[in-house]
Amino acid sequence: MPKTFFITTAIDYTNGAPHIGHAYEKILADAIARYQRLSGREVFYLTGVDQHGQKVQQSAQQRGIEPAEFVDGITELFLALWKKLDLKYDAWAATTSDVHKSCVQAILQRLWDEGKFYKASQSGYYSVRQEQFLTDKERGPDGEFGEEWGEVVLIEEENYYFKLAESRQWLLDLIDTRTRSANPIVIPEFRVAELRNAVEKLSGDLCISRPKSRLTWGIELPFDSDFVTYVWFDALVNYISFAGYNATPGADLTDFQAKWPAVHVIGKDILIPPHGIYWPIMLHSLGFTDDQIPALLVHGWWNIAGTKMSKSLGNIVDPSALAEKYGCAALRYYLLSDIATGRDADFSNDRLVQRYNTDLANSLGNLLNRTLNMAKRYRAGALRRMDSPLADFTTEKAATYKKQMAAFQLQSALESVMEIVTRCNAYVEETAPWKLAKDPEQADKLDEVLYTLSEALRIVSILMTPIIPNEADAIRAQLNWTGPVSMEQSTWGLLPDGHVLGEPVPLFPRIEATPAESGA
RNA sequence: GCCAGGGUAGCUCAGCGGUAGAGCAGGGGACUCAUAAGCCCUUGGUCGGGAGUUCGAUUCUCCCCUCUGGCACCA
Repeated sequence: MPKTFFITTAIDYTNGAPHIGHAYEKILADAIARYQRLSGREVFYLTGVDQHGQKVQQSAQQRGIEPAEFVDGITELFLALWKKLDLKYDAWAATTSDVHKSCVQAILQRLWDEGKFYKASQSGYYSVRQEQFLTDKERGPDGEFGEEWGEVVLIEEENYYFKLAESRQWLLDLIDTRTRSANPIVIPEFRVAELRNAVEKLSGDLCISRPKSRLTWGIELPFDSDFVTYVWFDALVNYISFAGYNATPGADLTDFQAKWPAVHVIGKDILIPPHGIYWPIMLHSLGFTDDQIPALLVHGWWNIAGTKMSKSLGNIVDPSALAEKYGCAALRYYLLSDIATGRDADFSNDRLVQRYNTDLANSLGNLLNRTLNMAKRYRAGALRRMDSPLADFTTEKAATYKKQMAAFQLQSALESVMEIVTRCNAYVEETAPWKLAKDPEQADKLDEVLYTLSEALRIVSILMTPIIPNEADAIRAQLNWTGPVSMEQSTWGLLPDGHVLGEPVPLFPRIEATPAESGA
């Protein structure tokens, strides 16, 4: 049995509403997951929310409500957005759920029993807002801690630490081995060097606890009820706790291992240190073998007019409003086609509208519409199965698409699809079916043209399925293709002789820009 | 300061030893099946600057400028 394709996203922190970056990551993972399903693989797509921690506790306090209540409210926002963006995930990782908590505790207990943790005391300046101890390098030019740290207090406290530094050499070797074996631990590959540098400089261990006097909204350490665990042994563990991992030594891991390892889709901001350093070492300590260390697909950011999106600049882009205004398909297509996986891109409303109008409305939507109209007008919608001059071209582009999708280069894959569409539109002009229709001698040629266009559209609809699933369905509905939908059906010539097409209904209506809104 | 990634047509980017390409935007044209969509033609670039290697460099090497990340240091 082929292994399940396991893909995750970062889990989002429930301290604020989702923005376009959250949406991009989930849509990217969704499209990859959908492609794998289309290719016949069993898929396990896991996404969710990170609900514990001090900031949540504080935000709840400020509103005078319980953290659980506060978290539920924000979680709803994410769930509603994912529904609106048509995400199809197989499991939902909410870190306050019992299955997660007990898994985290089992892991902590096991590592404690195996001597991977120790208790130590640290004293110094602590930023309440940032939940971290500050060192002199955090001081401003005036020697004081800046406002960005909020309230800074001098404290001394005991905490538990995870022995991280002793795995430094192991991780370096792993990075090198995996890079050489063409199974790099980080994609795109240029980020491997960045990670390697960071690992080389690794010194010191990882603090994994917070005393309950400061933080109660977390998972209690099973071996010391005065503490809760700090973010990493909570949030990162979601990747295995929701996949059926059992930390008990000797437990049956058959189901878990049918899925593992995952591909973790993450933003470039959380590669170093959490996903690139802490997570592999955590897994290593739990006895995961080297080839069970997951790969990291690191994506870039959507900037706004060349600058970072940030609350203080007030340039946050709300994906929910965009989907509302332009539709889910326009947003998904834009976010997946206008950025090279791993790199940054500039977000703009104008560009979104332009990509939608040019590619989806003018090229694809119009091709579908003109094809069905001609077939209806000249042949009452009925096709004859004919040989086609575009069969090889389409097959070739579909093969390129497959290669690019498998390599997570969605923008290149989409280019190949649009090349089929563009070729078809040119083919219509070359053959001029409206002229062929007037000449009974040309009946065969006309049938060839109509079959070619319909068949190409059927294949295009399959290739577009991971990107814009609903609209891909709509294309097939108009083509009246009720056969199975998978990559296997993307081979040329499956529309049978005598097939009758459906009614043409304009798909992807053009978005007309209103001058007042055409700004950014 | 160190490591990495960029700097190519108005915009977004591809190419990465044989004197430049795509899409979009701009200009012109022929057509009419179609969502005033589509098709054809076309205007745009001394490929960040300088030096070197080479018969030949956008493509390799070195230096510099500049942008983006990360790390470090000073204060």
